[in-house]
Amino acid sequence: MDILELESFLPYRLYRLADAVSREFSKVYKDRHGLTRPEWRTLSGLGQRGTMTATELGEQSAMHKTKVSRAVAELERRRWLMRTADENDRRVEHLTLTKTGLAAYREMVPLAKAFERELLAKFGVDERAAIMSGVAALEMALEGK
Amino acid sequence: MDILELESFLPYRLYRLADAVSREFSKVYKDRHGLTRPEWRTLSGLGQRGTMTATELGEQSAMHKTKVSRAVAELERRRWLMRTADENDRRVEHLTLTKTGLAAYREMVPLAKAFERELLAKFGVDERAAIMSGVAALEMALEGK
DNA sequence: CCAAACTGGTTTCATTTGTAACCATTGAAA
DNA sequence: TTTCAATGGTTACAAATGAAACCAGTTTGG
Repeated sequence: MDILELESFLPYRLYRLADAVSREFSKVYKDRHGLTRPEWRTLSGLGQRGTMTATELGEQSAMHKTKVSRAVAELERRRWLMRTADENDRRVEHLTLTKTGLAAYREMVPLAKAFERELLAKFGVDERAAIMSGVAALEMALEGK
Repeated sequence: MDILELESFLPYRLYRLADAVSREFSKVYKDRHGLTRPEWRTLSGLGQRGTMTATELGEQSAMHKTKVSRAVAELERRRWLMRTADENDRRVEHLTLTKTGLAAYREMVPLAKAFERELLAKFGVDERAAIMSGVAALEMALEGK
């Protein structure tokens, strides 16, 4: 009889990995500032790019528009970001971090980098290379579809 | 000023990948039988191993006990699985697929395998090798901690 | 023996999520 | 123009999730 070994099934393995890593990393922004993942991504996106619209944010960080909308609303409530209307298109809002938001971002960046560094430190050169090219290959395959 | 490039950040990339793959694969069991992911994993686990307790299921498929509990309840409601009491420990229940459950499992296995095969077919030999060893390396690192 | 700690599993409640409907505005077509 | 489709963004509602409390039943240590 034909069976499927869940532990070897790629979709399951990927999900499990991502879940473990993400769960671990979420402690960084959850413990520190009580952020959700969408909020962290929004903060991170705006910190990185300076100004973005909600749609752009969604594209950059792979979030559904409702997630973006709610994350933006929450960060606005905290006064971590500001909306400014677009001159030409009144549907669009440009989002920017406030001083407070930027401060939080600046505080988070080193923590995020440290997390990634420590994660990667567990591997040897060739393992690390395999991880990087494997992930890159998967990304290529999934985008070009 | 120090910024973090979200698109290159490993936790984000992993999550994004897993999410995309998992979302795509979920169509297989959702469209076909209206299963949730925990339900699919439960079906898959029992199909693979024959009989398991809820706790074992949780360990095998990396699910929180509440997820297992709810998935089991739903599959039982559909009469896809049966519980039998343990002789020695009355807290424990042994779970087994019924004929109907097994039929559904047998139907799903080839679809799952096809999905994985088609996913991997997008890569060349060395890309595939990188993916496999990269994933394996990550798993090692995360379990041994 | 018996209380206390522990374990398998369920339930409750608050939070997060996804889908779809929605509002306002804009662009294109007639 | 007027109308109709498309777009940026929000909201409403239902379903999925996680944390913690919970209810057996079991083990352990005094």
